[in-house]
Amino acid sequence: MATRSTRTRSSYHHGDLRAALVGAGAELARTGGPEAIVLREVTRIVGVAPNAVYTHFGTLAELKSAVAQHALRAMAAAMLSHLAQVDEPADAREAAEVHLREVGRAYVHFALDQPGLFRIAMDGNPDGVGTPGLGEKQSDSASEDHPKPDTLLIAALRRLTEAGLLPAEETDAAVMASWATVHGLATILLNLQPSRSVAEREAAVDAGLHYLLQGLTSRA
Amino acid sequence: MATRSTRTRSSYHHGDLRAALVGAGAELARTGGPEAIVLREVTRIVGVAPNAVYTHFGTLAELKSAVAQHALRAMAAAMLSHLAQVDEPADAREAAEVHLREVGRAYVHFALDQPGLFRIAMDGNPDGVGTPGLGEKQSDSASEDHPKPDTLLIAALRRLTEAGLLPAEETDAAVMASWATVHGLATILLNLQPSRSVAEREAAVDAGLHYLLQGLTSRA
DNA sequence: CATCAATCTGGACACCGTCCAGATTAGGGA
DNA sequence: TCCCTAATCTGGACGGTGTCCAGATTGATG
Repeated sequence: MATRSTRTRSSYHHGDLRAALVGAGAELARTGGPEAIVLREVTRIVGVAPNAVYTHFGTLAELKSAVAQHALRAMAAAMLSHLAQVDEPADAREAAEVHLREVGRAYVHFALDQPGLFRIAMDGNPDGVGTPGLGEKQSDSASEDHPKPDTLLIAALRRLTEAGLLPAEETDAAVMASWATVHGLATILLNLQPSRSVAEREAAVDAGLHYLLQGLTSRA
Repeated sequence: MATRSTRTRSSYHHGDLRAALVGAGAELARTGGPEAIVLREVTRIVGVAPNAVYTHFGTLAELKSAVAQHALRAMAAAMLSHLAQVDEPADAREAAEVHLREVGRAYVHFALDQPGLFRIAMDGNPDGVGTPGLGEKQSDSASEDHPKPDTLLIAALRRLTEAGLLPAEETDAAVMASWATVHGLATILLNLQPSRSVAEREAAVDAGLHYLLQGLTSRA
């Protein structure tokens, strides 16, 4: 049997080297961040010569980009896992608010729980995160089974709109504002204020999400 | 006369090498970002041997950290310059709102106008940006003449409080929420959505700041 | 004026990503 | 069934990186 992905080495040919390289890169990034993805280390883990990378990727940056996609899917999965454990109130309006709040909280929590994966996921790979608010021209095939974080955010805001808490024409603006809040919280707590305690971090997240929802749902 | 900082080389000793290295590093970062700060290139610009760096900095990362401080001051200066060109309305409440809005806009605009400097300024140097809302234990001496961006943000929120638009006990939370909004906007527009047009970028900034102020000033 | 400590130079090392030529092997047409 | 083409992987090399160590130079102090 021996699935080709798990077997370390069958013979001269690896079998599924591309996926193995991405997996090894993800594992390195998990513990050491993007700069831990080093060509010779990745290939050493997989048990292959350094230059074998270049048969599947044009450059190391392309491998990193593939790892970034992998990390984005992992992030969305973690967020879905968090959302599954939230029981929403009966009221549709309150439920929509809670949903958005928990999507945002899950976004920040992933960044703090898996800083290495979050960094590689957000590491300047162009269009790594979709272009929300735009045409959404079928962002790849597996957008259904393997969503990206921005998909969850957009869905949460759509739900807020359906609950009558947000004008439909404001959706794009609301997406940007929400994304900015959670991404700002994540990057600040991760990169600029790493010495904050867990309680302080949670307070900051609560504050950011509180004002966001207040701003989104209060009519001028 | 020949000030010691400008003279390229007097003799064996440079005179003010440390400052010259920081300046060269800042110039490299301005055009190429943090990764453009390369030891041999910095020293080549200054006209000195590569290892001369190690008499003033323990490692290249320390030089980068010094450049980051430099960039933070430059950012605050640019923000002040922007604020000077804003004429505020007579009404104190409206003026406070406009002030915060323009502080936020200046924050994002600097990131978009000087991406290299913004990146080095925010490049994970611990405590690069102060710890707002905390004891503020004399954040260095020159906090008066050479403020950092967070100082301007805190001042803007204090002004909002003095105008009666924000409860005093919410200041810390408001700082975090405001900072998250503008920092999130900046990093998203810079790193994750670089292909947006100028108009789209401005719309995103307006949206983020609009909901932020709405959230801050609307009483629950 | 001599001496010391600070400053800067020169050479070396290990590691990095990438290129080029060659070995190995899987898969499909005769 | 055999071969041969194309894909895959290996080995060695090159230029560039940050950092260490020993030695040259010099401003300042006694």
